[in-house]
Amino acid sequence: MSESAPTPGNATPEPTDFIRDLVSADLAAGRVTQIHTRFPPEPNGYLHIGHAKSICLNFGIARQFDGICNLRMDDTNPAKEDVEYVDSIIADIRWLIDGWADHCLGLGPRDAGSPEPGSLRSAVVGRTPGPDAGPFHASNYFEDLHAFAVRLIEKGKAYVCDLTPEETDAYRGAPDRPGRNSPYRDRSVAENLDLFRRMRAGEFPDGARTLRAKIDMASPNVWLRDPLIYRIRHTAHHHTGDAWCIYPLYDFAHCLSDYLEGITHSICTLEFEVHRPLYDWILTQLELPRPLPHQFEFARLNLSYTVMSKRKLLALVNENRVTGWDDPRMPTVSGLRRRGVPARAVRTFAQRIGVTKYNGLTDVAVLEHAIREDLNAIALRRLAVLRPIRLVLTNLAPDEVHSFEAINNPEDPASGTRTVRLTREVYIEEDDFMETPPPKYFRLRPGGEVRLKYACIIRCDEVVKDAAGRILELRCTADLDTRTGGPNAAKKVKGTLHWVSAPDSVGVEVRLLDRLFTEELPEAEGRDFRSCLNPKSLEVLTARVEPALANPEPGSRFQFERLGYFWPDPVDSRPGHPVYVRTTGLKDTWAKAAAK
RNA sequence: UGCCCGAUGGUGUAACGGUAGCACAGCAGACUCUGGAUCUGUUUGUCAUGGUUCAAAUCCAUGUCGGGCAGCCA
Repeated sequence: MSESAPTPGNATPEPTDFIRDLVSADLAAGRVTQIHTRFPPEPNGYLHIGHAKSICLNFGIARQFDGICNLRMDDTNPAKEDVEYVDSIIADIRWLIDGWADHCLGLGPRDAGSPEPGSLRSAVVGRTPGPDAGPFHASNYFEDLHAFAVRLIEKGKAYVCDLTPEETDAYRGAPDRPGRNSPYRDRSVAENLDLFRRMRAGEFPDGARTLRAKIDMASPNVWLRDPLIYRIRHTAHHHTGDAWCIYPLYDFAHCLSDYLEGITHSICTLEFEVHRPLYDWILTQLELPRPLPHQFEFARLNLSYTVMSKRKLLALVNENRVTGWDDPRMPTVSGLRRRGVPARAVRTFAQRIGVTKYNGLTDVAVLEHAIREDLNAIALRRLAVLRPIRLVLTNLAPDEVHSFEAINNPEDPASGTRTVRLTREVYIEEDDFMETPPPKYFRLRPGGEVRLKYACIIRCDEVVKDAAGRILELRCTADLDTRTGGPNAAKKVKGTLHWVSAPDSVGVEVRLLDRLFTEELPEAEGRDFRSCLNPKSLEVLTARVEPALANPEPGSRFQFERLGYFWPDPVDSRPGHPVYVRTTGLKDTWAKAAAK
């Protein structure tokens, strides 16, 4: 029996929610002995942060209760699906669960073989499953599913229907109005069997006939009004090729795929709640020998300033409003990854937002906070100037150099120190100087003093401008007595600025990202989500950075001091020519105050 | 005039008949060679009305509001 209570002394207690409570209760009551969940994406798009919530839930439960979570492609609609998506989904999940729940990942044999119809498809589990293991596919069960459909026909619980799509709609009625029986509802078992055989044999064109469950056309639940379970589609399938021209629908395929894999808890989102009676009906009618899976529903994630529907994300990609599914501004898992968001931060986020049946709107600030919290602990501090202005220390000789020790990460002493060099000419940030500053501006002003981080205090003596009044350079005096360890080291000034040595620094491309939408609810009624795209969601500039940033290890995490967290873009960076992406900014109290 | 589900501060969540707590956001302060981090304090909440009970966010009834359901999508 699994341990359901949090381990005493465990630093991060396991989360609790109503689904985990139900799982615990099932275990405690002996209704199940091993927890088996599944994550069943349809390979018709890339995974996004909403899927990440579901992945963290399903794998988190498997992890917490010593169970297994199968990865299954829910691929029953050949018209919409593609292997490109299969591959991206696998990569995204591996990234998200790596080192956390990868030991719970259940995979199937890559060669599905031809097992006995209805037999259990056991999972291969382990951190190194080997090349023979791959995701499960609902399409690997087409033969089983077909056999189950035949059995349903034999039991008089399914029939072949010749109604056109339009007629089918009309006969279904409406939520507040019962439907009518199909004229084909009472065909004999023999005739149904023959017709279904001929459907499979390809004798009829697309849409000519369907196989329907025979339930109740007057049910107040529309999904019980003789739902379609097979349709004719003369379309090649990305995984089964042209082996089939009839394909099962979701409601029929999903519950039985769960059954075939021995799933105990089939967790899905709220919109499937009304499908649950159908899920249970199909499994019950078939009188199956093994324990049945059960469906549980939770609210999908809605995030402010974000769109989450696959259709809209696909539109952003197709209309070239972003550079691709993995554009770092996208809420896709691949976008988050390319943006430099650590997988652990995504998991922390998923845990903090909880799991309920309430359909709310989560503030994207919760995600941003989880990212900062994670990066603050691990990112190496560096000096970089995004929008440089030249600053001349007039009391230093042109070849004079002072070396200072800079701390790599104050949160992690083990990360050590490095040397930065102060020269006569340096760059500081444009924002860090104002000729006529507002109240409470702590940065540099004419006649004012600030500290150059890790170096010394300077005083601004003169502002040099061109004919147009643009600032050319600032002429300042360095007080070397205030350097670290110097006689006046303890002298206090209000502001400390980041800076780089002009001759030492190198220019690199930096990409500043902002939220993709300007409105909290881009999908609000009565507006096109495109109308609130943020025109400033991407800003590209050439920054001056300290030499230590010129050739980063791929995957390095940095904090550019006072600017935010950056990392080298894994796609566009080249050796010696990094492209830095800003994962997220620092909390900026001054910007907030200045905006008022 | 159908069926299903939901409702706790600004937001997301906890409390499983017995002190309304946590996180984010906000505000104020301390500290700081990052206006970061950290620390402290703090504003704001049980949808409404009845009922059961010594005691209700929790149980019951009614109402209000919100979401979902009528693809040969998942």
